[in-house]
Amino acid sequence: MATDELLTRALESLGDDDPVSVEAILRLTGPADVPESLTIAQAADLLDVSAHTLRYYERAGLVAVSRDTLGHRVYDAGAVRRLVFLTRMRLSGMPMRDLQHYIALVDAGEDTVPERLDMLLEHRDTVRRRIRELTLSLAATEFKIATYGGEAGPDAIE
Amino acid sequence: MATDELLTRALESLGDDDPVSVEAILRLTGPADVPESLTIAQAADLLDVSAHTLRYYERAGLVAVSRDTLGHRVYDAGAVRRLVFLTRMRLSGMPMRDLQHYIALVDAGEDTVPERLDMLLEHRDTVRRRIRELTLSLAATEFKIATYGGEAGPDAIE
DNA sequence: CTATGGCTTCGAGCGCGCTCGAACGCAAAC
DNA sequence: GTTTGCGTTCGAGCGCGCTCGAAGCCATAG
Repeated sequence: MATDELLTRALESLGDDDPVSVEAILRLTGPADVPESLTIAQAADLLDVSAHTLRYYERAGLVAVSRDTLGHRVYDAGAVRRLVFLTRMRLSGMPMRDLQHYIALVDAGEDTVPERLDMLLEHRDTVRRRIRELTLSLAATEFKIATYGGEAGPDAIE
Repeated sequence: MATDELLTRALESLGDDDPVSVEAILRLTGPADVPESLTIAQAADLLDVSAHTLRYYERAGLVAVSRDTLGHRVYDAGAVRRLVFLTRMRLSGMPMRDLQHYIALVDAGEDTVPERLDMLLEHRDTVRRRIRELTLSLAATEFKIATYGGEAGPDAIE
């Protein structure tokens, strides 16, 4: 499988000077434990979002969550898996609108796989562009820091 | 000077498979031409923002722009240089609030250089974290694309 | 028996960064 | 002399993604 290869590439591109945490890898491949069921507080904690946000995602139609006898939300493995995906996509900048469309495709069945793939490919390119953009800005910032740290150029300081 | 070194590093980290455009390098080091004076439309065009946004930045106190006899804005070299900096920082995610603080420091004189440097260092770290975050998300997305493209895992598809 | 605490729903509100529209001024082109 | 076009000011509005508060339900602790 290409899993290891992809992971290795990801790790490499993160640089050697700041090794990736174990949690990051786990989050990348998904949570190792398949939780039987979580409360909203536990899910929020696991996913590093607020309970408010989880309810908001549910209202937005991104995930269905069942209830216990008290009417409290019960996050099963499926819900958690989907939320891991959703929060990851949100973190990488995919708009709610796109996520709603994507999830609608998922719910529509296997026929939509090609379109889903298209969305993922486009998102991949968007993220790549953003990384390049940030890398450029980073270099510019480091350049400015260098001018501040050393001798100041004629009018380079601002 | 470390300019070449920084640029080289930036270029390297962008990867070999998609060489950096000339414009990107020019934007990184600042526009090569020192424009004598620009209209708002020309400045907007150069900076790739709307005229509305330029007026908004001025209102926000980020840049002072003089006027001609007609009351029209005249962007001189200084204003353009500052706006290049501002738009770059905005693009890399620095909030307006921080930018306002930074510019206030600039306007307050050389005594504030250490604090400005602090802000830049913090911003650098923020951008680095964001790049790492995006790189991880990118790897996850590529992984998902791979599972879609090849054989689908048991319940990996979503 | 009454807190306390965690959950529920609902709708409103907020912070951010623009973005836009209205009403107007001036000048060069036709 | 009017139209076209580019600019001005001002304040309001918008899209996004949450974020919060109020009012209520239920269970366990003291």
